Amino acid sequence: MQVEGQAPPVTPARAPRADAVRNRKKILAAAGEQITAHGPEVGMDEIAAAAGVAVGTLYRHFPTKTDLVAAVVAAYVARVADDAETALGRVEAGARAVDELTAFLGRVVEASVTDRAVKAAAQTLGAEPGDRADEDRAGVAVAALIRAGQDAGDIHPDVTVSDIYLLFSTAPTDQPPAARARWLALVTPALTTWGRQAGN
Amino acid sequence: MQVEGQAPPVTPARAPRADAVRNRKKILAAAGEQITAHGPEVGMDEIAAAAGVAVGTLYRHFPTKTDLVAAVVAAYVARVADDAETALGRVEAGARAVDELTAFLGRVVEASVTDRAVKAAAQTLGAEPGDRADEDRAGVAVAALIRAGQDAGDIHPDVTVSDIYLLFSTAPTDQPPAARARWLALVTPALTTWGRQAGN
DNA sequence: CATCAATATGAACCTAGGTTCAGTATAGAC
DNA sequence: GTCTATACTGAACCTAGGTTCATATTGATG
Repeated sequence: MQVEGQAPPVTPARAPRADAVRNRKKILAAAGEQITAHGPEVGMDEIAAAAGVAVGTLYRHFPTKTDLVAAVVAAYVARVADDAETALGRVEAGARAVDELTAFLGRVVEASVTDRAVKAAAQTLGAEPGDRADEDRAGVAVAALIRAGQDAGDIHPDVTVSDIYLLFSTAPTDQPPAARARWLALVTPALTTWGRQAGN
Repeated sequence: MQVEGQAPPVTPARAPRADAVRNRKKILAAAGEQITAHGPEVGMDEIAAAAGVAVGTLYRHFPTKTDLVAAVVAAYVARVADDAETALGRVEAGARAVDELTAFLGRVVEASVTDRAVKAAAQTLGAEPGDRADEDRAGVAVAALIRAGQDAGDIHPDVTVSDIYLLFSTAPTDQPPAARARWLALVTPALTTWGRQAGN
């Protein structure tokens, strides 16, 4: 909500030092990698080591582990929002909404596999996204996709964004690829008007 | 698997003392309640207190916390197996297999809500059921239910026990009742031959 | 009832991992 | 080049929670 191009009146707050900016980036990158690879249980020590930085520096940038994880999660949510908006763009350019929606669902599930730890982290630590903007962006885009699919008569009229979230949140990300594929095949028809006929 | 009515040849192993038996029961009961109510993170201290016993006694009966949790999980699995077999019994008595199977699915999901912590415990601690017998019982019964439903033409021919497990494991047990109900409504038709038509 | 092995007790122990902070280095301003 | 606020370092601290073990009880046996 911070509008720029306007000198802050109180608290001059000089610009952060160059090395601080550099380190912050390294920390976020390392945290993302470590949490993705080894789960949210990775120690702060390990994240610090991966970032080539001391533990204390982690705490200079993020007052608590939860905050660090929240930052990583925020990046994840932003990526999902981007994906949803891109898919919506394709639909507006003529693509079928159902296809885009289910493909989007598939991509998110697959991404959640790599980022499974991130998701788990969010639940485990109760990390609150400091900024719901990206979450809202994703919601809006998905809603538009659903609407488009319903207008085209492909998506069941009572499907909502909540339904998509509900399915996302229950994706078996800790199962092998075959199981995930099977799950998608079982669940996807729940969204369409044509359901799942015998022999499908 | 221990057959009784037959004196153990080696290792006479006198019968356990009466109070030991009593305490073991109290511990299992208390552990079930505590884990169900407060999650698998409950301290051994709290479980011990709830059982009216000292921590050391917990460790006399269960060498490790994981073992205690495993015992609780085993009880849970046994209950599910009983449920599945009862449902199968009703089918053999003339009930429709699809109905029994979906009702069973619903019951397990609802039970998982109360026992959510138990499920979580199993994953978190990697608790291995010491005895797969009950798990097998459940699997056999569910397989029979599926088969019956397929013979009746109601359940999709390619549905397997794994599918049921897959759906069980992805049930949104941490969501409010309405969301759970919605989830069931979305997922159930994935099993049937008639899918989900518009207006359903 | 005497005896003892099984059992119970619970304070102390140990480890892991998040967090702190006094000391040191350095970017940026003058 | 000097100076200082900002940033970095990493050993030490602290807490939580699982586990142990010396000591006290108690059920069973003869």
